[in-house]
Amino acid sequence: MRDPVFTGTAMAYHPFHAHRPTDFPMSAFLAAAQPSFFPALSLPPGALTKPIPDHGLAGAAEAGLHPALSHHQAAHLRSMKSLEPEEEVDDDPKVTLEAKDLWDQFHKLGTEMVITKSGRRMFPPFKVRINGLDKKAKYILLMDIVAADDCRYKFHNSRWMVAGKADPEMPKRMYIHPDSPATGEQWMAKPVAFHKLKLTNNISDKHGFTILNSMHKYQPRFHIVRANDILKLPYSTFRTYVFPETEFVAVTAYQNDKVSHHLHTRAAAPTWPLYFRKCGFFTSCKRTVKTQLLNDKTCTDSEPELEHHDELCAGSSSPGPEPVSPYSSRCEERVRDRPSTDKKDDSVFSVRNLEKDKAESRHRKDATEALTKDSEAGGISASKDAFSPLMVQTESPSHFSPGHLQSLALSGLHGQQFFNPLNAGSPLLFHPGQFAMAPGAFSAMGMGHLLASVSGASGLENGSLSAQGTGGTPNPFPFHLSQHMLASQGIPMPPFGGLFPYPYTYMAAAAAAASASALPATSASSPLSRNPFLSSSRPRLRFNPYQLPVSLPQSSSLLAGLNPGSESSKPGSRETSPALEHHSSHKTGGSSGRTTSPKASAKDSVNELQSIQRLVSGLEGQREPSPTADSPN
Amino acid sequence: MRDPVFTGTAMAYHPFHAHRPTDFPMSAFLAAAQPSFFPALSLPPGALTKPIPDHGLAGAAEAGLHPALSHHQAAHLRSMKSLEPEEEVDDDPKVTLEAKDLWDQFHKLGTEMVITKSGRRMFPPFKVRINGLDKKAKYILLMDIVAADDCRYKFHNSRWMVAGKADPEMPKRMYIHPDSPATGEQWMAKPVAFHKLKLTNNISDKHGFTILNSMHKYQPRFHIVRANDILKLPYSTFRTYVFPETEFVAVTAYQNDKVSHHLHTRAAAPTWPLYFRKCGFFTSCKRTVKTQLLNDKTCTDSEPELEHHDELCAGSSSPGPEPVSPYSSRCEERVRDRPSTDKKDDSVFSVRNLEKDKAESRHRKDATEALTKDSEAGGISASKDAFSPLMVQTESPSHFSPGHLQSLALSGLHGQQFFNPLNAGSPLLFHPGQFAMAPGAFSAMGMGHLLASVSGASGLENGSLSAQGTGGTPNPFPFHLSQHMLASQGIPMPPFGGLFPYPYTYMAAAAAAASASALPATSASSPLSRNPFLSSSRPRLRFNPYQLPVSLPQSSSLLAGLNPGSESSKPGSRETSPALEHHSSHKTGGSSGRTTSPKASAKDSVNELQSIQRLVSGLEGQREPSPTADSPN
DNA sequence: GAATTTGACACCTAAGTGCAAACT
DNA sequence: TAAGTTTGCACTTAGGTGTCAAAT
Repeated sequence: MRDPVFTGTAMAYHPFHAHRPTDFPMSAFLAAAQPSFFPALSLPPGALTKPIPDHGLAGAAEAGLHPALSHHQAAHLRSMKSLEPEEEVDDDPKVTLEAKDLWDQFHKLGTEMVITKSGRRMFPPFKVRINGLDKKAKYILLMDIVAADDCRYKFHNSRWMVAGKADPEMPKRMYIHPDSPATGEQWMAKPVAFHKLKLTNNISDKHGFTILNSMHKYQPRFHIVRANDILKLPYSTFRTYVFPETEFVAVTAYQNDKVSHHLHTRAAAPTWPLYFRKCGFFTSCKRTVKTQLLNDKTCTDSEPELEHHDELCAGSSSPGPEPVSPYSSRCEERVRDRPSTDKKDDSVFSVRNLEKDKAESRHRKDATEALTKDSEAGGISASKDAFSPLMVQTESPSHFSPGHLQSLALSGLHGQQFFNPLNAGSPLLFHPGQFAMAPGAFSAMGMGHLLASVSGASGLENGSLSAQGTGGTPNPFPFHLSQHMLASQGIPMPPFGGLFPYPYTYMAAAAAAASASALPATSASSPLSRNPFLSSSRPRLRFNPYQLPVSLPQSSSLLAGLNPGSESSKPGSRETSPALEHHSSHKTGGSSGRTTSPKASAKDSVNELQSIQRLVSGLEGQREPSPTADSPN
Repeated sequence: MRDPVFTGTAMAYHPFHAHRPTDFPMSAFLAAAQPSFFPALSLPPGALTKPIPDHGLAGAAEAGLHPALSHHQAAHLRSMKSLEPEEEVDDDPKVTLEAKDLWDQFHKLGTEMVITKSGRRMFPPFKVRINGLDKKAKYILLMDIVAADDCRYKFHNSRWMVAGKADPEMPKRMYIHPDSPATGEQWMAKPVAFHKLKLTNNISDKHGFTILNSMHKYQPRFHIVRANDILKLPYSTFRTYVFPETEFVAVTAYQNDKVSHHLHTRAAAPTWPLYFRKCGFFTSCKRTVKTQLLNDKTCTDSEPELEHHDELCAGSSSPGPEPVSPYSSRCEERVRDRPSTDKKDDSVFSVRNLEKDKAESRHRKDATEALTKDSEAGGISASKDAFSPLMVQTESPSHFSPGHLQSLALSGLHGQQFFNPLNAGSPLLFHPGQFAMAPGAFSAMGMGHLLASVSGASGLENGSLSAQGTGGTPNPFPFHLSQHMLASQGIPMPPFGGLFPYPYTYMAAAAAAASASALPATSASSPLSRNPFLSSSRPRLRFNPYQLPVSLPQSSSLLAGLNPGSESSKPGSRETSPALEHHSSHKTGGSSGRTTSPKASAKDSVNELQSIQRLVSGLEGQREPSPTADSPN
């Protein structure tokens, strides 16, 4: 990482090798993958513990099968190592939170995230935009949600306050973005959304959703792993990004009327998250919203008039975002007294207008139906970046203050002793690997089929099949598809869903018997040593049999980004980064909404809400014909 | 197969071993799976050709990793072989086509299946009910659609007629049911639907849809493979069932007004396929439909009244289905003159009524909106079976005449020399394996990522990870989830989709260069020898790198059937076979619709249509709260 | 009684569908 | 022209969403 200033807090760790992902021994690869190779074979734990050179994993397509690989062969394969991107990659990822302004607004009120038995998506949706990746290298993007503290909360007297110690946490799943692995170019092409991740309070959930405790505070986390195969996940460097403003309290029903009623109300716009979901680039939210209003009320739905509208609506910007306290006490956040009628914006979105199409028009129309007075969308986080193209692209140090670093921390458990250079942060912000458990624990109980998919080693197993992935150059071996499959989850699938999948049923039915293997994340005494990611006490490659469920997007556009030369790169694609970057602006600093109005000093929650409403409106109006990196379905 | 009389034509073949799937050498397994195990390793083709004892593939969860397996170890693992179901399984699958009556009706008119660029589902949906499977053994269910002949057709003067020789066929994909593998019990619990399979005329389709030629005739096929791992697919016995009445002509727009207008019309019920999709048990279609009508028009939506409705609507049966000619000339089919007002049915559905729930009620209500006069659903194929429980379950010889056998035939290409005992049928009815191609063909072109998923060997690769699957006993190793993932496709996923996936992009862009590897199925000269399934000219286990895309159902109910003890077996599940079987009736014979009205002698197409309408109506009304085996999404 | 949770509801979008007009 | 295909349209279901009342 050339630039220590990330758009969030980043930290990397290297399980079994130093800081050179490219140097991990082949033995690790084999050990992790082998179990799947010989599913029914009981092999000596130490059989593959001795390091084996990394052969680049290429050429398998033309190869036969070798139970054991000779060094000679290894050397031969090394020549094909060019397919392995890690070797020469020197990326410097920059991650920015999409709709940061919206998140900030919510955060000030005390973000509430509804969790339901059937599973609920997040709102605001967690989306990030990435820059600085190696275009050709392949990356796996992940996200998880961990406890933000060890407190239970209650909403009393219109504010959130601590109400005791936190209840035990259910094991958290690591959600691998369905498009993983994909090239840096593909990831950077458009915002990466994680709307498929669902939250639930059903401890018996079999879909693989993230189980949260109601009235508890959580912190979403985003991870970047440069790896062309899920198989390598546990042995790769994790770059973790935490955006404090995305912290939230899980609730089964909205507690703060300010959020539930005012923010979401407006006739009946219960589905704006859907619009939002489509919002790949918030940089154009405002414009789009205004366009909608104008189009629907004073203009036609034609595209040509959009630019003009931008001018008209330029004033409706969100209040300048002030730094947000990363920790609770959100009930005391300041509010603004600016009426939502302010209209100050810029017409910098004009460029993107050219990208709009009929689909957009239709969406806009629909979205407009739910918009009325709240039309003037507030500035959205992305909009800031939209005006500092260079900064956002690769040179900007960051749009986030160093203070964000405080939010990042790996658990102090076994994990930290291996990879937690910053284990000083919130003790409850565990690293994904911490949730993995020894496969035997499940398999011995016959509950394997109930496990959520993709535990650390499990991912490897699946990935092993497709193990190829060639980072940049067109991959001559069709393996990455498998990886993609493996990497995807989120789609309602009984037991699987992501990494470190704890069988919910297991938790409920067999917890007593195997509690030691499935302790809550907050438990410092949990046997994380069994975690194949973190532990070395057992055959370190002891595979984790849990599978990765695959949820594939229905729209081809989803995969477009994954397949070189596919739709994502088509000329007609409206989500190409070039056009977007063009709109970037806004340097670092904690303030969002590059609005020209300095009325950032909020005064009361009423205006606070109005600001949020503007943001939301913007999101609603703004839609991405080409869905973001997350699957549209 | 104890009983040669199947509900369709069944034939089995055994690629590399005799007729005992359980005896296939481990070497085959390893060879096929290995590539995925060592994706990047270029190994000598013959490295693993020497047979290795089948170790039962169990115990991997507790095993370490062994590049090479000693015989000693193998012996040790053999003790865990109990997990392998194939050993003692002696099933006798009986397959009945769901909604056979409807299919018959369509067939008489000349079934047309719309294909669109964006992909279209089949209607009627291809669903089958299975009996006679080993409850505990695991099976993989597949379906494909192959050319029915080598002719091109045209709809002229209200009838279909040959219009020349067929155009070259695009490679056909093998669609693996998303729930595969699952236990026989799970498969038999409810009808198995394949509505996820989509048809398209877009030769560049990247979703993995089945590409058909417009104005050409096709024949869907259903396959049962007893295997607990996709890995074993190519080395397992395929039981293929062909229902001649499901033959259809692919069209981009309905040609026969009788079908398009009359059949689907009715105010606006363009989405009845959706209803139909939910119809797991057609045995209750009529009842449900009527119930809906009554409930919505004269009654409440409460469940208790259903039985009564059955009585009231008992008369509305479909005309007794007469044997349908399995081959074209459908323009001359007879029709009926019975008005759709007939109402004769039975109240045998009462039992199932008890299974309905609120969800059903809601569905019913919705469905009713589209129903009016066509409420009296005609008898549906399943309804026949529904009344002959014993027959259908395991003892009924079959509901299909031996004549169906004529439709079954494997291609006369390489495949037949290995597995085609009945290679006398339609030469164009290829076996799935025939469409597989050498992996190298694709990998060498760097098009791997564009390949549709799950080629024969490919499936193995993926499956290798999860390779366990224990058939009957609760699987102590959580592998089958992975298998499930791998087995599923259908969800819009760019390049993948099923077995023998030919990269559409590849076809379009590289066909010239590698045409030899991707010849149309109808080409007898195509290099099918490269097919890992059929050829022995190359290292027979030369893996096929193509991956299996995974489409996971959004509703947990989908997977319910896959996970022992999960939702499918819940008391609340409305789709349990016991209750359903109870409604069975109607013995064999080609006639469908166990209607008491003997007006089966159709006279004109008008009445023919009416009959179909009744059937469709029944389908619409009938819905399965618990979706059929196919994923609901 | 208060704090939460649950389920029914109405609303909306996304996607599937047949149709008719436009297009090749 | 005619045959066949493509496209846009209206319509429907399925599923996501917040609200509200009832249950816990």
